[in-house]
Amino acid sequence: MGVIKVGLVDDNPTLLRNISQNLSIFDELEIDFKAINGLDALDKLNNHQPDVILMDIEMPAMDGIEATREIKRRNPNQKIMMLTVLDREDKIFDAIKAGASGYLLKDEKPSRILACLEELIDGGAPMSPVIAMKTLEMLRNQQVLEQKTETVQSPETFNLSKREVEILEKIANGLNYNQIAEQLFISAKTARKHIENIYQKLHVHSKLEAVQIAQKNRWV
Amino acid sequence: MGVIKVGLVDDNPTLLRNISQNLSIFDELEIDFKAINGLDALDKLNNHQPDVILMDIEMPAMDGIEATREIKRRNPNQKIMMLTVLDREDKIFDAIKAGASGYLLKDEKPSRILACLEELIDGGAPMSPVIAMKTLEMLRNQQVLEQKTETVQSPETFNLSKREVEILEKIANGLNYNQIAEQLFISAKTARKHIENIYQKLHVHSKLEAVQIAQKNRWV
DNA sequence: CATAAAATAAGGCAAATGCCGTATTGAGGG
DNA sequence: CCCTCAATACGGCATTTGCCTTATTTTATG
Repeated sequence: MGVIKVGLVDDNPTLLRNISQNLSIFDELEIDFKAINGLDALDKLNNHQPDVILMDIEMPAMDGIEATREIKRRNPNQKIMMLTVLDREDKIFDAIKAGASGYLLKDEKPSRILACLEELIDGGAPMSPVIAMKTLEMLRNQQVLEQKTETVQSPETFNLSKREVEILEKIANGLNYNQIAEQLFISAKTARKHIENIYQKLHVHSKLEAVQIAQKNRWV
Repeated sequence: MGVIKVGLVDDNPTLLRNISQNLSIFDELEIDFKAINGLDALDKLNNHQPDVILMDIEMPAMDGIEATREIKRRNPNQKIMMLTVLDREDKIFDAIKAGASGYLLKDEKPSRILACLEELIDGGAPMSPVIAMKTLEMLRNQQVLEQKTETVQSPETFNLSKREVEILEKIANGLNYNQIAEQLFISAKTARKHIENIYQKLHVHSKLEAVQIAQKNRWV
Protein backbone atom coordinates (compact mmCIF):
# COMPACT_ATOMS: atom_id res chain seq x y z
CA MET A 1 0.00 0.00 0.00
CA GLY A 2 1.54 3.25 -1.09
CA VAL A 3 0.54 6.76 -0.16
CA ILE A 4 -3.13 7.26 0.62
CA LYS A 5 -4.71 9.84 -1.66
CA VAL A 6 -7.31 11.83 0.24
CA GLY A 7 -10.08 14.07 -1.07
CA LEU A 8 -11.28 16.76 1.33
CA VAL A 9 -14.79 18.20 1.14
CA ASP A 10 -15.74 21.03 3.48
CA ASP A 11 -17.46 24.36 2.95
CA ASN A 12 -15.49 26.13 5.68
CA PRO A 13 -12.23 27.39 4.11
CA THR A 14 -10.52 27.72 7.49
CA LEU A 15 -11.40 24.21 8.58
CA LEU A 16 -10.47 22.89 5.20
CA ARG A 17 -7.02 24.44 5.48
CA ASN A 18 -6.58 23.23 9.05
CA ILE A 19 -7.42 19.65 8.27
CA SER A 20 -5.25 19.78 5.22
CA GLN A 21 -2.28 21.09 7.18
CA ASN A 22 -2.82 18.67 10.05
CA LEU A 23 -2.85 15.73 7.73
CA SER A 24 -0.08 16.85 5.42
CA ILE A 25 2.54 16.32 8.13
CA PHE A 26 2.11 12.59 7.59
CA ASP A 27 4.10 10.96 4.84
CA GLU A 28 1.56 8.15 4.64
CA LEU A 29 -1.00 10.29 2.86
CA GLU A 30 -1.32 13.15 0.44
CA ILE A 31 -4.16 15.56 -0.24
CA ASP A 32 -5.49 14.73 -3.67
CA PHE A 33 -8.03 17.53 -3.94
CA LYS A 34 -10.14 19.91 -1.91
CA ALA A 35 -13.77 20.71 -2.62
CA ILE A 36 -16.09 23.22 -0.96
CA ASN A 37 -19.37 21.36 -1.38
CA GLY A 38 -20.92 18.22 -2.83
CA LEU A 39 -21.26 19.51 -6.37
CA ASP A 40 -17.68 20.69 -6.35
CA ALA A 41 -16.60 17.27 -5.10
CA LEU A 42 -18.47 15.50 -7.90
CA ASP A 43 -16.75 17.79 -10.34
CA LYS A 44 -13.29 17.20 -8.84
CA LEU A 45 -13.83 13.45 -9.03
CA ASN A 46 -13.88 13.70 -12.80
CA ASN A 47 -10.12 14.02 -12.83
CA HIS A 48 -9.12 12.61 -9.45
CA GLN A 49 -9.21 9.10 -8.04
CA PRO A 50 -8.71 9.48 -4.29
CA ASP A 51 -8.45 6.38 -2.15
CA VAL A 52 -10.80 7.94 0.33
CA ILE A 53 -12.91 11.06 0.67
CA LEU A 54 -13.29 12.95 3.92
CA MET A 55 -16.74 14.48 3.72
CA ASP A 56 -18.38 17.18 5.79
CA ILE A 57 -22.14 16.92 6.20
CA GLU A 58 -23.60 20.40 6.36
CA MET A 59 -22.73 22.23 3.17
CA PRO A 60 -24.52 24.54 0.77
CA ALA A 61 -25.37 23.54 -2.81
CA MET A 62 -25.16 19.82 -2.08
CA ASP A 63 -24.70 18.42 1.40
CA GLY A 64 -22.46 15.52 2.36
CA ILE A 65 -25.24 12.95 2.54
CA GLU A 66 -26.47 13.66 -0.95
CA ALA A 67 -22.97 13.87 -2.33
CA THR A 68 -22.14 10.51 -0.75
CA ARG A 69 -25.22 8.93 -2.27
CA GLU A 70 -24.39 10.27 -5.71
CA ILE A 71 -20.70 9.36 -5.53
CA LYS A 72 -21.52 5.82 -4.42
CA ARG A 73 -24.05 5.56 -7.22
CA ARG A 74 -21.40 6.45 -9.76
CA ASN A 75 -18.66 4.41 -8.12
CA PRO A 76 -19.75 1.92 -5.45
CA ASN A 77 -16.13 1.19 -4.57
CA GLN A 78 -15.29 4.74 -3.56
CA LYS A 79 -14.48 4.88 0.14
CA ILE A 80 -16.07 7.79 1.92
CA MET A 81 -15.65 8.84 5.52
CA MET A 82 -17.87 11.42 7.11
CA LEU A 83 -15.89 14.01 9.08
CA THR A 84 -18.21 16.37 10.85
CA VAL A 85 -19.12 18.06 14.10
CA LEU A 86 -22.64 16.64 13.94
CA ASP A 87 -23.47 13.53 15.86
CA ARG A 88 -27.23 13.64 15.44
CA GLU A 89 -28.60 10.17 15.17
CA ASP A 90 -30.67 10.75 12.08
CA LYS A 91 -27.64 12.12 10.25
CA ILE A 92 -25.58 9.07 11.18
CA PHE A 93 -28.43 6.98 9.87
CA ASP A 94 -28.65 8.89 6.63
CA ALA A 95 -24.90 8.88 6.14
CA ILE A 96 -24.64 5.12 6.56
CA LYS A 97 -27.65 4.62 4.32
CA ALA A 98 -26.09 6.83 1.68
CA GLY A 99 -23.01 4.63 1.71
CA ALA A 100 -20.48 6.14 4.10
CA SER A 101 -18.06 3.56 5.48
CA GLY A 102 -16.84 5.60 8.40
CA TYR A 103 -17.93 8.45 10.59
CA LEU A 104 -15.49 10.62 12.52
CA LEU A 105 -16.03 13.70 14.64
CA LYS A 106 -13.86 16.69 13.84
CA ASP A 107 -12.22 16.75 17.25
CA GLU A 108 -10.30 13.54 16.57
CA LYS A 109 -6.53 13.91 16.69
CA PRO A 110 -4.81 13.96 13.28
CA SER A 111 -2.91 10.79 14.13
CA ARG A 112 -6.17 9.09 14.94
CA ILE A 113 -7.68 10.30 11.66
CA LEU A 114 -4.72 8.80 9.83
CA ALA A 115 -5.18 5.50 11.67
CA CYS A 116 -8.86 5.50 10.76
CA LEU A 117 -8.10 6.24 7.13
CA GLU A 118 -5.83 3.22 7.06
CA GLU A 119 -8.47 1.10 8.72
CA LEU A 120 -11.02 2.28 6.17
CA ILE A 121 -8.76 1.41 3.24
CA ASP A 122 -8.28 -1.93 4.90
CA GLY A 123 -11.98 -2.69 4.64
CA GLY A 124 -12.97 -1.53 8.09
CA ALA A 125 -15.55 0.96 9.25
CA PRO A 126 -13.88 3.27 11.73
CA MET A 127 -16.13 5.43 13.84
CA SER A 128 -15.66 7.83 16.70
CA PRO A 129 -16.65 6.18 19.97
CA VAL A 130 -19.88 8.14 20.39
CA ILE A 131 -20.89 7.34 16.84
CA ALA A 132 -20.10 3.65 17.17
CA MET A 133 -22.19 3.44 20.31
CA LYS A 134 -25.13 5.17 18.63
CA THR A 135 -24.83 2.83 15.69
CA LEU A 136 -25.12 -0.15 18.00
CA GLU A 137 -28.08 1.40 19.72
CA MET A 138 -29.84 1.93 16.41
CA LEU A 139 -29.22 -1.66 15.50
CA ARG A 140 -30.51 -2.81 18.86
CA ASN A 141 -33.62 -0.68 18.62
CA GLN A 142 -34.41 -1.86 15.14
CA GLN A 143 -34.16 -5.39 16.32
CA VAL A 144 -36.54 -4.68 19.14
CA LEU A 145 -39.00 -3.09 16.72
CA GLU A 146 -38.92 -6.12 14.52
CA GLN A 147 -39.36 -8.46 17.41
CA LYS A 148 -42.53 -6.68 18.43
CA THR A 149 -44.18 -7.51 15.16
CA GLU A 150 -43.02 -11.06 15.56
CA THR A 151 -45.04 -13.83 17.19
CA VAL A 152 -46.21 -14.94 13.79
CA GLN A 153 -47.98 -18.25 13.58
CA SER A 154 -48.23 -20.61 10.69
CA PRO A 155 -51.54 -21.56 9.08
CA GLU A 156 -50.98 -25.04 10.42
CA THR A 157 -51.39 -23.74 13.95
CA PHE A 158 -55.03 -23.21 13.08
CA ASN A 159 -55.33 -26.42 11.08
CA LEU A 160 -55.98 -24.43 7.94
CA SER A 161 -55.81 -26.50 4.77
CA LYS A 162 -53.90 -25.37 1.69
CA ARG A 163 -57.13 -24.56 -0.07
CA GLU A 164 -58.34 -22.49 2.84
CA VAL A 165 -55.20 -20.38 2.82
CA GLU A 166 -55.76 -19.89 -0.89
CA ILE A 167 -59.28 -18.73 -0.19
CA LEU A 168 -57.98 -16.38 2.48
CA GLU A 169 -55.72 -14.74 -0.04
CA LYS A 170 -58.64 -14.07 -2.31
CA ILE A 171 -60.63 -12.60 0.55
CA ALA A 172 -57.67 -10.37 1.37
CA ASN A 173 -57.74 -9.15 -2.21
CA GLY A 174 -61.23 -7.84 -1.57
CA LEU A 175 -63.08 -10.39 -3.67
CA ASN A 176 -66.62 -11.47 -2.85
CA TYR A 177 -67.90 -15.03 -2.89
CA ASN A 178 -68.81 -15.01 -6.57
CA GLN A 179 -65.45 -13.64 -7.63
CA ILE A 180 -63.57 -16.13 -5.51
CA ALA A 181 -65.67 -18.95 -6.94
CA GLU A 182 -64.92 -17.76 -10.47
CA GLN A 183 -61.19 -17.50 -9.92
CA LEU A 184 -60.91 -20.91 -8.30
CA PHE A 185 -63.35 -22.60 -10.68
CA ILE A 186 -65.66 -23.74 -7.93
CA SER A 187 -69.23 -22.84 -7.09
CA ALA A 188 -70.00 -19.83 -4.95
CA LYS A 189 -71.57 -22.16 -2.45
CA THR A 190 -68.33 -24.03 -2.05
CA ALA A 191 -66.38 -20.84 -1.60
CA ARG A 192 -68.76 -19.83 1.14
CA LYS A 193 -68.39 -23.17 2.81
CA HIS A 194 -64.64 -22.85 2.82
CA ILE A 195 -64.93 -19.44 4.38
CA GLU A 196 -67.31 -20.70 7.04
CA ASN A 197 -64.77 -23.36 7.93
CA ILE A 198 -62.03 -20.76 8.06
CA TYR A 199 -64.07 -18.67 10.48
CA GLN A 200 -64.50 -21.64 12.77
CA LYS A 201 -60.82 -22.43 12.76
CA LEU A 202 -59.72 -18.86 13.32
CA HIS A 203 -62.53 -18.12 15.77
CA VAL A 204 -63.69 -15.08 13.84
CA HIS A 205 -66.97 -14.01 12.35
CA SER A 206 -66.19 -11.86 9.35
CA LYS A 207 -63.91 -11.50 6.36
CA LEU A 208 -62.37 -8.45 7.96
CA GLU A 209 -61.21 -10.28 11.07
CA ALA A 210 -60.02 -13.26 9.09
CA VAL A 211 -57.90 -11.08 6.83
CA GLN A 212 -56.45 -9.24 9.80
CA ILE A 213 -55.25 -12.50 11.30
CA ALA A 214 -53.86 -13.53 7.93
CA GLN A 215 -51.98 -10.26 7.59
CA LYS A 216 -50.71 -10.25 11.14
CA ASN A 217 -49.17 -13.65 10.55
CA ARG A 218 -47.96 -12.71 7.10
CA TRP A 219 -49.87 -15.38 5.19
CA VAL A 220 -50.63 -12.68 2.66
CA MET B 1 -9.19 6.67 35.55
CA GLY B 2 -7.10 4.18 37.44
CA VAL B 3 -6.26 0.63 36.47
CA ILE B 4 -8.83 -1.13 34.32
CA LYS B 5 -10.11 -4.29 35.98
CA VAL B 6 -10.77 -6.93 33.35
CA GLY B 7 -12.79 -10.12 33.61
CA LEU B 8 -11.83 -12.89 31.16
CA VAL B 9 -14.31 -15.52 30.03
CA ASP B 10 -13.13 -18.31 27.71
CA ASP B 11 -13.54 -22.04 27.76
CA ASN B 12 -10.15 -22.75 26.21
CA PRO B 13 -7.56 -22.84 29.04
CA THR B 14 -4.65 -22.22 26.69
CA LEU B 15 -6.26 -19.22 25.07
CA LEU B 16 -7.32 -17.92 28.44
CA ARG B 17 -3.76 -18.07 29.69
CA ASN B 18 -2.40 -16.51 26.51
CA ILE B 19 -4.74 -13.56 26.61
CA SER B 20 -4.11 -13.13 30.28
CA GLN B 21 -0.35 -13.09 29.78
CA ASN B 22 -0.54 -10.82 26.76
CA LEU B 23 -2.58 -8.28 28.62
CA SER B 24 -0.78 -8.47 31.93
CA ILE B 25 2.30 -6.80 30.48
CA PHE B 26 0.34 -3.54 30.52
CA ASP B 27 0.29 -1.51 33.69
CA GLU B 28 -2.97 0.12 32.63
CA LEU B 29 -5.02 -2.96 33.38
CA GLU B 30 -5.22 -5.91 35.70
CA ILE B 31 -6.96 -9.27 35.36
CA ASP B 32 -9.77 -9.26 37.89
CA PHE B 33 -10.96 -12.82 37.32
CA LYS B 34 -11.02 -15.63 34.80
CA ALA B 35 -14.04 -17.79 34.04
CA ILE B 36 -14.36 -20.83 31.80
CA ASN B 37 -17.99 -20.37 30.71
CA GLY B 38 -21.05 -18.16 31.16
CA LEU B 39 -22.25 -19.78 34.35
CA ASP B 40 -18.82 -19.54 35.86
CA ALA B 41 -18.69 -15.87 34.88
CA LEU B 42 -22.02 -15.16 36.55
CA ASP B 43 -20.72 -16.84 39.65
CA LYS B 44 -17.44 -14.91 39.63
CA LEU B 45 -19.36 -11.66 39.29
CA ASN B 46 -20.84 -12.21 42.73
CA ASN B 47 -17.58 -11.12 44.32
CA HIS B 48 -15.91 -9.16 41.52
CA GLN B 49 -16.74 -5.83 39.92
CA PRO B 50 -14.66 -5.69 36.74
CA ASP B 51 -14.73 -2.54 34.64
CA VAL B 52 -15.11 -4.65 31.55
CA ILE B 53 -15.58 -8.29 30.64
CA LEU B 54 -13.88 -9.90 27.67
CA MET B 55 -16.29 -12.60 26.60
CA ASP B 56 -15.83 -15.55 24.27
CA ILE B 57 -18.92 -16.65 22.35
CA GLU B 58 -18.78 -20.39 21.89
CA MET B 59 -18.65 -22.03 25.26
CA PRO B 60 -20.26 -25.03 26.93
CA ALA B 61 -22.77 -24.75 29.77
CA MET B 62 -23.70 -21.17 28.90
CA ASP B 63 -22.44 -19.39 25.81
CA GLY B 64 -21.24 -15.81 25.59
CA ILE B 65 -24.45 -14.44 24.10
CA GLU B 66 -26.63 -15.86 26.84
CA ALA B 67 -24.18 -14.86 29.53
CA THR B 68 -24.07 -11.32 28.16
CA ARG B 69 -27.85 -11.13 28.18
CA GLU B 70 -28.05 -12.33 31.75
CA ILE B 71 -25.23 -10.11 33.01
CA LYS B 72 -26.78 -7.05 31.37
CA ARG B 73 -30.12 -7.97 32.89
CA ARG B 74 -28.59 -8.01 36.36
CA ASN B 75 -26.42 -4.98 35.82
CA PRO B 76 -27.16 -2.88 32.71
CA ASN B 77 -24.06 -0.78 33.29
CA GLN B 78 -21.62 -3.69 33.03
CA LYS B 79 -19.41 -3.21 30.00
CA ILE B 80 -18.95 -6.34 27.96
CA MET B 81 -16.75 -6.85 24.94
CA MET B 82 -17.00 -9.93 22.79
CA LEU B 83 -13.60 -11.42 22.01
CA THR B 84 -13.93 -14.31 19.65
CA VAL B 85 -12.76 -15.94 16.47
CA LEU B 86 -16.29 -15.93 15.07
CA ASP B 87 -17.39 -13.21 12.75
CA ARG B 88 -20.66 -14.73 11.64
CA GLU B 89 -23.21 -12.04 11.06
CA ASP B 90 -25.97 -13.59 13.09
CA LYS B 91 -23.67 -13.91 16.07
CA ILE B 92 -22.71 -10.25 15.81
CA PHE B 93 -26.40 -9.47 15.67
CA ASP B 94 -27.18 -11.58 18.70
CA ALA B 95 -24.24 -10.25 20.65
CA ILE B 96 -25.24 -6.64 20.09
CA LYS B 97 -28.83 -7.45 20.87
CA ALA B 98 -27.77 -9.17 24.06
CA GLY B 99 -26.02 -6.00 25.12
CA ALA B 100 -22.38 -6.25 24.06
CA SER B 101 -20.74 -2.86 23.59
CA GLY B 102 -17.78 -4.05 21.60
CA TYR B 103 -16.75 -6.92 19.39
CA LEU B 104 -13.14 -7.85 18.78
CA LEU B 105 -11.59 -10.70 16.90
CA LYS B 106 -8.99 -12.74 18.72
CA ASP B 107 -6.22 -11.91 16.29
CA GLU B 108 -6.08 -8.30 17.42
CA LYS B 109 -2.74 -7.22 18.86
CA PRO B 110 -2.63 -6.90 22.67
CA SER B 111 -1.89 -3.20 22.39
CA ARG B 112 -4.94 -2.80 20.21
CA ILE B 113 -7.05 -4.73 22.68
CA LEU B 114 -5.90 -2.39 25.42
CA ALA B 115 -6.77 0.64 23.30
CA CYS B 116 -10.21 -0.81 22.65
CA LEU B 117 -10.76 -1.51 26.32
CA GLU B 118 -10.00 2.12 27.06
CA GLU B 119 -12.33 3.24 24.31
CA LEU B 120 -15.07 1.01 25.70
CA ILE B 121 -14.66 2.39 29.22
CA ASP B 122 -14.83 5.82 27.64
CA GLY B 123 -18.31 5.12 26.31
CA GLY B 124 -17.30 3.97 22.87
CA ALA B 125 -18.10 0.80 20.98
CA PRO B 126 -14.83 -0.53 19.58
CA MET B 127 -15.06 -3.18 16.91
CA SER B 128 -12.63 -5.00 14.69
CA PRO B 129 -12.74 -3.56 11.18
CA VAL B 130 -14.56 -6.53 9.65
CA ILE B 131 -17.14 -6.46 12.41
CA ALA B 132 -17.70 -2.73 12.13
CA MET B 133 -18.28 -3.05 8.42
CA LYS B 134 -20.77 -5.85 8.90
CA THR B 135 -22.56 -3.82 11.51
CA LEU B 136 -22.98 -0.99 9.05
CA GLU B 137 -24.20 -3.39 6.42
CA MET B 138 -26.79 -4.78 8.75
CA LEU B 139 -27.99 -1.31 9.55
CA ARG B 140 -28.15 -0.44 5.87
CA ASN B 141 -30.08 -3.57 5.00
CA GLN B 142 -32.58 -3.04 7.74
CA GLN B 143 -33.13 0.46 6.53
CA VAL B 144 -33.80 -0.76 3.05
CA LEU B 145 -36.34 -3.23 4.34
CA GLU B 146 -38.17 -0.50 6.16
CA GLN B 147 -38.17 1.81 3.19
CA LYS B 148 -40.05 -0.70 1.11
CA THR B 149 -43.09 -0.44 3.31
CA GLU B 150 -42.95 3.32 3.02
CA THR B 151 -45.03 5.52 0.68
CA VAL B 152 -47.56 6.27 3.39
CA GLN B 153 -50.15 8.93 2.79
CA SER B 154 -51.98 11.04 5.32
CA PRO B 155 -55.75 10.95 5.74
CA GLU B 156 -55.81 14.51 4.44
CA THR B 157 -54.72 13.25 1.03
CA PHE B 158 -58.14 11.67 0.75
CA ASN B 159 -59.96 14.60 2.38
CA LEU B 160 -60.95 12.39 5.27
CA SER B 161 -62.38 14.33 8.21
CA LYS B 162 -61.30 13.69 11.78
CA ARG B 163 -64.54 11.93 12.50
CA GLU B 164 -64.16 9.70 9.48
CA VAL B 165 -60.72 8.56 10.61
CA GLU B 166 -62.26 7.80 13.98
CA ILE B 167 -64.91 5.71 12.29
CA LEU B 168 -62.23 3.92 10.29
CA GLU B 169 -60.49 2.90 13.49
CA LYS B 170 -63.69 1.37 14.77
CA ILE B 171 -64.17 -0.51 11.54
CA ALA B 172 -60.61 -1.77 11.80
CA ASN B 173 -61.45 -3.08 15.23
CA GLY B 174 -64.04 -5.30 13.64
CA LEU B 175 -67.09 -3.46 14.92
CA ASN B 176 -70.35 -3.46 13.00
CA TYR B 177 -72.54 -0.42 12.41
CA ASN B 178 -74.49 -0.77 15.62
CA GLN B 179 -71.40 -1.16 17.76
CA ILE B 180 -69.73 1.83 16.16
CA ALA B 181 -72.85 3.91 16.70
CA GLU B 182 -72.95 2.88 20.35
CA GLN B 183 -69.32 3.70 21.01
CA LEU B 184 -69.52 7.10 19.35
CA PHE B 185 -72.95 7.97 20.73
CA ILE B 186 -74.52 8.48 17.32
CA SER B 187 -77.25 6.61 15.47
CA ALA B 188 -76.40 3.56 13.40
CA LYS B 189 -77.70 5.41 10.36
CA THR B 190 -75.18 8.16 10.90
CA ALA B 191 -72.37 5.68 11.27
CA ARG B 192 -73.40 4.08 8.02
CA LYS B 193 -73.48 7.45 6.32
CA HIS B 194 -69.99 8.22 7.51
CA ILE B 195 -68.81 4.93 6.15
CA GLU B 196 -70.48 5.55 2.80
CA ASN B 197 -68.64 8.85 2.60
CA ILE B 198 -65.39 7.16 3.48
CA TYR B 199 -65.89 4.66 0.67
CA GLN B 200 -66.40 7.46 -1.82
CA LYS B 201 -63.29 9.29 -0.69
CA LEU B 202 -61.11 6.19 -0.68
CA HIS B 203 -62.68 4.77 -3.84
CA VAL B 204 -63.49 1.46 -2.19
CA HIS B 205 -66.64 -0.54 -1.74
CA SER B 206 -66.27 -2.50 1.49
CA LYS B 207 -65.04 -2.29 5.06
CA LEU B 208 -62.30 -4.70 4.18
CA GLU B 209 -60.77 -2.51 1.49
CA ALA B 210 -61.16 0.60 3.58
CA VAL B 211 -59.32 -0.98 6.51
CA GLN B 212 -56.56 -2.21 4.24
CA ILE B 213 -55.90 1.31 3.01
CA ALA B 214 -56.01 2.57 6.58
CA GLN B 215 -53.49 -0.04 7.68
CA LYS B 216 -51.20 0.43 4.72
CA ASN B 217 -50.95 4.10 5.56
CA ARG B 218 -50.68 3.41 9.28
CA TRP B 219 -53.76 5.39 10.31
CA VAL B 220 -54.54 2.49 12.62
C1' DC C 1 -58.48 -51.58 0.97
C1' DA C 2 -60.58 -48.95 4.58
C1' DT C 3 -61.08 -44.75 6.77
C1' DA C 4 -60.50 -40.03 7.70
C1' DA C 5 -59.85 -35.55 6.05
C1' DA C 6 -60.48 -32.22 2.54
C1' DA C 7 -62.88 -30.39 -1.23
C1' DT C 8 -66.90 -29.99 -3.60
C1' DA C 9 -72.00 -28.64 -3.87
C1' DA C 10 -76.68 -26.90 -2.54
C1' DG C 11 -80.91 -24.92 0.10
C1' DG C 12 -82.56 -21.70 3.35
C1' DC C 13 -82.78 -17.67 6.46
C1' DA C 14 -81.72 -13.64 9.29
C1' DA C 15 -78.64 -10.07 9.70
C1' DA C 16 -75.29 -6.97 7.88
C1' DT C 17 -73.75 -4.36 4.23
C1' DG C 18 -73.46 -1.19 0.25
C1' DC C 19 -75.87 2.27 -2.13
C1' DC C 20 -79.52 5.51 -3.28
C1' DG C 21 -82.13 9.26 -1.66
C1' DT C 22 -83.39 13.51 1.62
C1' DA C 23 -82.86 16.71 5.56
C1' DT C 24 -81.27 19.47 9.72
C1' DT C 25 -77.79 21.72 12.49
C1' DG C 26 -73.60 24.08 13.70
C1' DA C 27 -68.92 25.81 12.76
C1' DG C 28 -65.78 28.32 9.90
C1' DG C 29 -64.38 31.14 5.82
C1' DG C 30 -65.01 34.65 2.38
C1' DC D 1 -74.30 37.67 6.30
C1' DC D 2 -74.17 33.95 3.22
C1' DC D 3 -72.27 29.73 1.81
C1' DT D 4 -69.92 25.50 2.31
C1' DC D 5 -68.85 21.50 4.66
C1' DA D 6 -68.80 18.33 8.48
C1' DA D 7 -71.73 15.89 11.37
C1' DT D 8 -75.98 14.36 12.42
C1' DA D 9 -80.27 11.49 11.18
C1' DC D 10 -83.85 8.62 8.63
C1' DG D 11 -86.06 5.45 4.91
C1' DG D 12 -85.71 2.04 1.42
C1' DC D 13 -83.82 -1.72 -1.26
C1' DA D 14 -80.91 -5.10 -3.54
C1' DT D 15 -76.97 -7.70 -2.47
C1' DT D 16 -73.75 -9.84 0.44
C1' DT D 17 -72.63 -12.14 4.28
C1' DG D 18 -72.73 -15.28 8.28
C1' DC D 19 -74.64 -19.43 9.88
C1' DC D 20 -77.29 -23.74 9.78
C1' DT D 21 -77.99 -28.34 7.50
C1' DT D 22 -77.07 -32.19 4.36
C1' DA D 23 -74.52 -34.78 0.83
C1' DT D 24 -71.16 -36.43 -2.80
C1' DT D 25 -66.50 -36.80 -4.55
C1' DT D 26 -61.58 -36.66 -4.14
C1' DT D 27 -57.47 -37.25 -1.69
C1' DA D 28 -54.34 -38.77 1.43
C1' DT D 29 -52.84 -42.19 4.93
C1' DG D 30 -52.38 -46.10 7.54
